[in-house]
Amino acid sequence: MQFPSIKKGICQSLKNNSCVKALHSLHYTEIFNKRAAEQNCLALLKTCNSFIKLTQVHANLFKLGLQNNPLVLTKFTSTSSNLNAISYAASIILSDDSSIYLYDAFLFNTIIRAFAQTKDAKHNAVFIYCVMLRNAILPNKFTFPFLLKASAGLVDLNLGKQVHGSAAKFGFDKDLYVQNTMIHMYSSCVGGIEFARNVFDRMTERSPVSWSAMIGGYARLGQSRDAVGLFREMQISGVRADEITMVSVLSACADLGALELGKWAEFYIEKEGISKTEELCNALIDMFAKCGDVDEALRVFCKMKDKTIVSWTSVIGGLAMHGRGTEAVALFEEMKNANVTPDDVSFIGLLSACSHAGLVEEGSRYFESMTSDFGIMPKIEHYGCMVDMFSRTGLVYKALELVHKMPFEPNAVIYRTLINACRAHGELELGENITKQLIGEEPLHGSNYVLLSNIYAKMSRWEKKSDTRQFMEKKGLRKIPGCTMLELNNKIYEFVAGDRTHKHFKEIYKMLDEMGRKLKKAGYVSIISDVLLDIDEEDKEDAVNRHSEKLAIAFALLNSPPKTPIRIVKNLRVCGDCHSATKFISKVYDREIVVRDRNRFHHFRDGSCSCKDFW
DNA sequence: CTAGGGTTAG
Repeated sequence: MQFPSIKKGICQSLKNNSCVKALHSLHYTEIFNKRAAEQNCLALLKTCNSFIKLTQVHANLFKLGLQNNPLVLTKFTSTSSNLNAISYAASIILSDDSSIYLYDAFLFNTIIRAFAQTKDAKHNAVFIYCVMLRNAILPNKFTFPFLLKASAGLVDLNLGKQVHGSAAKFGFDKDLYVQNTMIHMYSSCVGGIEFARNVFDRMTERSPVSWSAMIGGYARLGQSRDAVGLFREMQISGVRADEITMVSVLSACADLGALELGKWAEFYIEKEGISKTEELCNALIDMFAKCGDVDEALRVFCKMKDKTIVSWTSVIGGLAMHGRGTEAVALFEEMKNANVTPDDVSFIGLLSACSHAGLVEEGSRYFESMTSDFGIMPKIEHYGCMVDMFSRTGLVYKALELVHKMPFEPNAVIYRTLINACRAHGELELGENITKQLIGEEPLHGSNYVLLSNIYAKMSRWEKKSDTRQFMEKKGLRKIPGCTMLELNNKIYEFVAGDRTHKHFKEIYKMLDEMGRKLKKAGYVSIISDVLLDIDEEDKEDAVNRHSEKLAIAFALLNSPPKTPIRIVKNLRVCGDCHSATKFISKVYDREIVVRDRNRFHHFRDGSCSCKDFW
């Protein structure tokens, strides 16, 4: 018999990873033993790591009459992450109705999973599921997690509901895995968070994964307080959080800018011995940076053994937010030396660092090097950084030229960047025109009219300013209210501009008056041109005095020990007057004040700000 | 063959 020796030859070929050669041997084997051929085929497919090899193998499988073999097809799909290979396998199933009886749920699950994992072909997972049902192949409990994962990626609530219904019809909606994935799916769909919560609330048994899915859902949506609240409930329920839960919790802390909470989370991680995975460390870095303590972020970063591109990017982006551009650039160079290849996201951090620190030359060089050295095509975000970089230094026309040159239509962010530059550098007419364009793009966005109105104020065009205001009123458009958050003694306080209903209203306003007197003595003068209201000067002054950050700072001065730093988070950009006032407060009251605004951090100390008035 | 997570312009 020749068979054993040929089999040996196949094994050898497989070891050498030469699957096509092995296939030739297989061909001979088949003459002796059909069953052996089938088994060898499976082994063979395991070694196929490219689409070309897969198709070669498959072409030969046709010769052996094994092209419809479900085991072979399953292997074919699960071996490859290549979309072509998956589609190819799917098309074989679809092209031959007569052999559909050969296929089982296992094969369909594999194909559904494969499509669910792709970036752009998730809808095919749903399609294959439909084919499965049409051919009366019953789904099993493994089918739904795969299918739900695809639905989550498609962000389509109606589709999600249908899949949910289908799972219920087959009796799998009480399965823990299915329910957990369902929470994830609903919370990923637009408007689906309530449905996710509904699934979560109805569960009779919840695993840590269920809690993580729900907390992660809130965190992803920016419902950070809900995320933190649910985490507290999780602890009360006695369910032990793991590293994945903590990633979502940290991400919620980062979003809130709640440093105390974030520090506590880190303490909890240490106390519970939760394993500090790469993702968890990255989340810690991001949390510390976004909560205003970028040195802590650096500490976590330096202690990391395996720093990935995300770790580097997070810490570079963190330094950028704090205006520490030179350090960010140095770290970027260090990253390249460590043989970590920069990606498009890391360039966003780097360019934004250059922009915030006024490093125009370095920034321009890096922008060039992005394409020339790394073959990364700049996205609109990268152009956005460059536009901002030129705008800040007063090169408004250079910024404008870049906008005209870039291969994208300018979006609202780009317009706003230009408008701010125009305002800061006295290009008021240009600013007026661009603002009108922006309003054309976003006519329902109240803040855009505020921008326009502020430009008219600067131009002293009072009648136009008043027209704009009246237009806003007529259309019922509103400015987003300024809102500032302050964390004190494990409590989160919120302050809204001009709020007179606040619980601590009296003491705050008393303090504001006192602050006003002390600041004036120190030489502070209100800057009131940024105020929208068309009222007399004294009232205008009053209005800026009641900006939410001032309320928060007053409250913090009253309720925290002397000389301790004050950290606040604002939902909008800090206005010129508040920026100036905070500088004085830091000196007069001898406090370090860290302000996170919409765009970046300001560290006020001894009468000056880390942004060097460059924001 | 099954579930949850990290970085992204102003």
